[in-house]
Amino acid sequence: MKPAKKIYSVGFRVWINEEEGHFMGLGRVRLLEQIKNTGSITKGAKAMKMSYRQAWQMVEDMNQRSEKPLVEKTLGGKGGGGATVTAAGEKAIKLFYTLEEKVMKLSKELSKTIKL
Amino acid sequence: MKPAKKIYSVGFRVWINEEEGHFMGLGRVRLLEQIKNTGSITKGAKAMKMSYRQAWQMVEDMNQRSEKPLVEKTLGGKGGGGATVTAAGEKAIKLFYTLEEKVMKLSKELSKTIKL
DNA sequence: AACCGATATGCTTAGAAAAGCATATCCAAA
DNA sequence: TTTGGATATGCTTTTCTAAGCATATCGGTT
Repeated sequence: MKPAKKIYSVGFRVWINEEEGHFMGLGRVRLLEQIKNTGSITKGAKAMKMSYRQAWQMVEDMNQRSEKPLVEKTLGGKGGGGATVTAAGEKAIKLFYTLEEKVMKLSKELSKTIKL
Repeated sequence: MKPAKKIYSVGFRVWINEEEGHFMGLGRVRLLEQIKNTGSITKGAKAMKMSYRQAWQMVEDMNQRSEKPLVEKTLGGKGGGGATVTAAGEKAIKLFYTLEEKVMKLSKELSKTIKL
């Protein structure tokens, strides 16, 4: 009887590059979703357990480097302000998941073929 | 005339997981290649511009977690010792590049389809 | 005009990962 | 048995990133 073999699999990460490099990966997509759910960067950041500062910088970077802003911010108002995900933002989220899904599918297939 | 659109592309990283998690990615594969080329972990690490300590730990981790060692070490001898990549190691290197190549191909195709 | 909660931003602090240093050990070859 | 260069491993230091703190600003609503 042969010895029990270890099981190996293919891991992966995908992201979207803009001309200057990394534009958005899973972390930023999740942040966008949280902003959408909570209505503000502050609450979204809290839900992600990341600092407001970092979240704000991510949003800023995405907005600056995409053709149209992915997040719209408002100051003042009933709740003091807030943030919402734009249509362009929604589109980006969907695109990311589509890409990830396709790579995921491939990686699962490849995992089956691994023999070491 | 429409405004010039930004160009986006899909970035990715692949690696091989063993049961306990991350087993080997591009960095470790390159290290293996350098060890093969130079005949020692010390020189391989130098070529990679990483500390010997880290390189040694990586080799140790890979050896312990693969069925057969990927790197064989020798102590003493003409040059004081050295290290060589085993057949299993070579196989792992080739496997990694094969996987990466396939994901690369897909990501290039997906890059063409991105519309934001 | 006062209020409120969020945005906006500089500056400091803490925590983790890599690097670096020191040194003991190994053993075939000469 | 001495040599030499590499392996092996603990400990310290540097480095970089993320977190945290403090505070000013914004502007619709009341």
